[in-house]
Amino acid sequence: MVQAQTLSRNQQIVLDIIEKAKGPLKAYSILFNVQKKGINAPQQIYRALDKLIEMGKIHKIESKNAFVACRSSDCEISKATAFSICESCEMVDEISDAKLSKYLSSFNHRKGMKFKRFNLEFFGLCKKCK
Amino acid sequence: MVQAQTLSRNQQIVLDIIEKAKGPLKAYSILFNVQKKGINAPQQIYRALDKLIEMGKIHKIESKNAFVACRSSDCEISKATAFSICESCEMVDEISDAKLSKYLSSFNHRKGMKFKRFNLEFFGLCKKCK
DNA sequence: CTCAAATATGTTATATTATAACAAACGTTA
DNA sequence: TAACGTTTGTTATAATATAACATATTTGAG
Ligand SMILES: [Zn+2]
Ligand SMILES: [Zn+2]
Ligand SMILES: [Zn+2]
Ligand SMILES: [Zn+2]
Repeated sequence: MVQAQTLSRNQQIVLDIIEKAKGPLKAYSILFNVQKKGINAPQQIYRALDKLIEMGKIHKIESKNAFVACRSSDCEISKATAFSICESCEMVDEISDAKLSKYLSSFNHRKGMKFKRFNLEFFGLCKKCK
Repeated sequence: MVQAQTLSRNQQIVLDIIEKAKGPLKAYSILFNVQKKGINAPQQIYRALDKLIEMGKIHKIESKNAFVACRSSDCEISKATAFSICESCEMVDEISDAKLSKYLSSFNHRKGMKFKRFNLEFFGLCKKCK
């Protein structure tokens, strides 16, 4: 089990960087940013990322292999995530839309599969890049 | 531009393997499978994969870094894709549901972004693994 | 047909992303 | 304290993907 409250030292360092970032961060760019803080190896980053994802503090943008802080309260422990991604400036915005989430959560594939989780990524041009 | 009809030799070889496969294939497993046919380098695989994706013949399952043949006619040139993915046996099934597709295609984020494309991945246990 | 452009191929090298494996330290709590 | 789970540190390596350059093949305009 993962306790909701306390983050370990490395987890806190990694989360801080991701939360401060304006856009999605890649694992190795996080690594380069924390070498001054005594974190030297990819494992240390990936372990922190894994735990933070489990806790729902961050999400992985699968199409970019990058990580963003969770800005929503709806996506409890990352069971239902949706993002809009600008194909020009790389901006990522977490979509927190109750209707969308409800619609997808109750969607059932006719082949009899019961879903536990979904991830949705929209692509386009953001307001600025349009 | 990509012409719809003819596939090049390497593209055809790669597509054949993906179409014959029961599940998603990874780039390097495709590579190992075609070395007898004179394809030796990852570049050759990735180039074929890129073109096949552009043509809508295959899709990339982002959460698995793997590729499946398109079984649908709805997802024209991969603008609107959805998959169900079994977390136990790795099975991937393309979801072709007109209502879902329409719902998501017309979904507009209130922050003013106009979407060109989406990809949706559902996770759970398939009928067999349930 | 002919030549130029576009597309596809082959090849070597390298970049990027992620995990394995092992040892030590730390924090509970029984 | 002893035992357990979790976190850390570290070295090595696996897996995924692209860069760069040379050549070949196909296509289509003139
Ligand atoms: Zn979230
Ligand atoms: Zn943008
Ligand atoms: Zn398809
Ligand atoms: Zn299954």
